[in-house]
Amino acid sequence: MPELPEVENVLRSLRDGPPALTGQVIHRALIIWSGVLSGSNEDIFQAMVQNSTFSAISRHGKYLIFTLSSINQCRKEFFLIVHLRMTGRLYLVPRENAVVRHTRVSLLLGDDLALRFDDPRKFGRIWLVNHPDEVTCGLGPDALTVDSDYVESALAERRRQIKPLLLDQSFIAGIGNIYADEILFRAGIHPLASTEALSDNDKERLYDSMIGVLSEAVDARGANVDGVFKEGAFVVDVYGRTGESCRVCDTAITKIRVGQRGTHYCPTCQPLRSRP
DNA sequence: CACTCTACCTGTGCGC
DNA sequence: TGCGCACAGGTAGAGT
Repeated sequence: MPELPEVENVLRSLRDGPPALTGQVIHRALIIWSGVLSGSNEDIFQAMVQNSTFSAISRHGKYLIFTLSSINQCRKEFFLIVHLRMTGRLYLVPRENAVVRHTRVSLLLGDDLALRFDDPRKFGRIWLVNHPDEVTCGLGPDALTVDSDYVESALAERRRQIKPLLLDQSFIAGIGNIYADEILFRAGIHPLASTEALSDNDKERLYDSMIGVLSEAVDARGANVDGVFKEGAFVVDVYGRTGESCRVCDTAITKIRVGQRGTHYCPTCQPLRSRP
């Protein structure tokens, strides 16, 4: 499931190639399932993207933001935004490669390439907007670049259980269920801990853990979960390790539900304290 | 404001 | 072997 580190790696591979997406012209859009388009219909989408050029790629949380420059309309800039949700994939292929079972959109590019969007579960979405804010205005700062002052003051403003708060994209953007569990484990904080019960030291460790876990996962090109082993991938300590022993203290990893989400933690390393 | 629940989807993996 | 079912999770939106 793509969270910030996986999305960042999609960005890097599309931006840097080979082959690189930047500079490619869209000749035509093949919309195989139009439900993927959010806020624009097939015809408008087709007309807008046709003959535009990918000029830049950025990211905010789990949203990929592609800057497109129109050739026919005086180089007007607009934005193609993609959210992969749980099962979306975005990748470049030789244009002649046949679409696969779950391909929802294929953008036919110059240089005999195609940008494919595959998504078995149809949760992913694509927007076409004049300004990224139209999609991303509700997001908090990006989790990889947020500063500790923001986290500290934002924590002080809210009274909530820490795990649902980490998943709240309006607080910080980019953390999903897997990395929320990993971040809390490394910080030694129980997922049900209330923000009010966090000491200054807890908050510091939480911030360091968030930056540490996410940047390591970015460098490792994503996490190793669902039994799929990828060489050099980020190794999880708690997510999906229910009943296995903690790498630090040997206690069995416990699974509970927090806000309807499967939540994994070590009862010894992450004790629940009511006061700082 | 905090929270809970539901809907959106489909592949997987379990128990029977 | 096959069937039914719970489960996985990011987000929006409605309800408590």
